[in-house]
Amino acid sequence: MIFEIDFNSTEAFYMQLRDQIILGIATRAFSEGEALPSVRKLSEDIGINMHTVNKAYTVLRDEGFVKVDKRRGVVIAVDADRIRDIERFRKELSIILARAACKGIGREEIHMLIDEIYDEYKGEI
Amino acid sequence: MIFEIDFNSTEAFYMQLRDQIILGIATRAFSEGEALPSVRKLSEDIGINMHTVNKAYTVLRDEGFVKVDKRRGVVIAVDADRIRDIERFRKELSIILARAACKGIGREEIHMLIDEIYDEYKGEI
DNA sequence: GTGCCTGTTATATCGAATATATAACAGTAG
DNA sequence: CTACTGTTATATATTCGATATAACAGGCAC
Repeated sequence: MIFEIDFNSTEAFYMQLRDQIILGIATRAFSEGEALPSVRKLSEDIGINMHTVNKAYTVLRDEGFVKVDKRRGVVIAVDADRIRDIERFRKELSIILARAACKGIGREEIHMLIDEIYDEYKGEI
Repeated sequence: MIFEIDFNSTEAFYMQLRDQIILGIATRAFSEGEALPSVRKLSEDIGINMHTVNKAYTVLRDEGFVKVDKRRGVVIAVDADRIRDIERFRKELSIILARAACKGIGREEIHMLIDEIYDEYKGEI
């Protein structure tokens, strides 16, 4: 998987990286147990500092997407906490749905977009 | 409508305020053409600086939710730019849907959440 | 006009967040 | 021992967020 940092974005580098890795897990570019590149290797590849990569990894660990294996480094390990996950999802959804509703994006349209996007991610079938 | 700032949140004050106002428009607590409190009044009411409120208003204007009426101040005025709005919505949705998919939140569950939330917002019927 | 309300602009200051850099450390593997 | 993990400690520079004081232009009521 190739990571790309937009150096002109207002979004923090470590946040961009975090989102891309989560996207990678969702699209199965990464699978459970797979090791991510080391902080030093990845930082050289994408041209940012080692500590910035480390911060992305730390956030991913705190959010339950990876864990640190002392032998292999950072590996994909999704830890689902149903109640907390849904609560967080609901909160994020509320805000962007409010934006959509204000802008006149209809419910049906949203459902279609969900299917369109979700089909690219893992899930039942 | 009552605004509440969480002073312990990592989220910037002006972002919290922005989101609450958008939520207010979506739930019809505010309607098209209605004036928002003045920057000075609102800053006193919620206990933050005038410039912080002004920044929230400026962002809302840039994002097409309000406009400035030289006589009445800041008024609700949603400016929909279909193509741009959907593009932005899709991008935001992609990220949080990826998170949800990783955490094992199913498609059906998401559709249900959408309906649940969207019903509180404006839309057809 | 005067006075009072709008948003806006200009400075300045302070702390926190972001990103970088160099260096060192503990643990694991070959 | 050597080479690789992540981690920690400092230090520095820049940007962002929030505050503060002050002033300005425009609209409106009197």
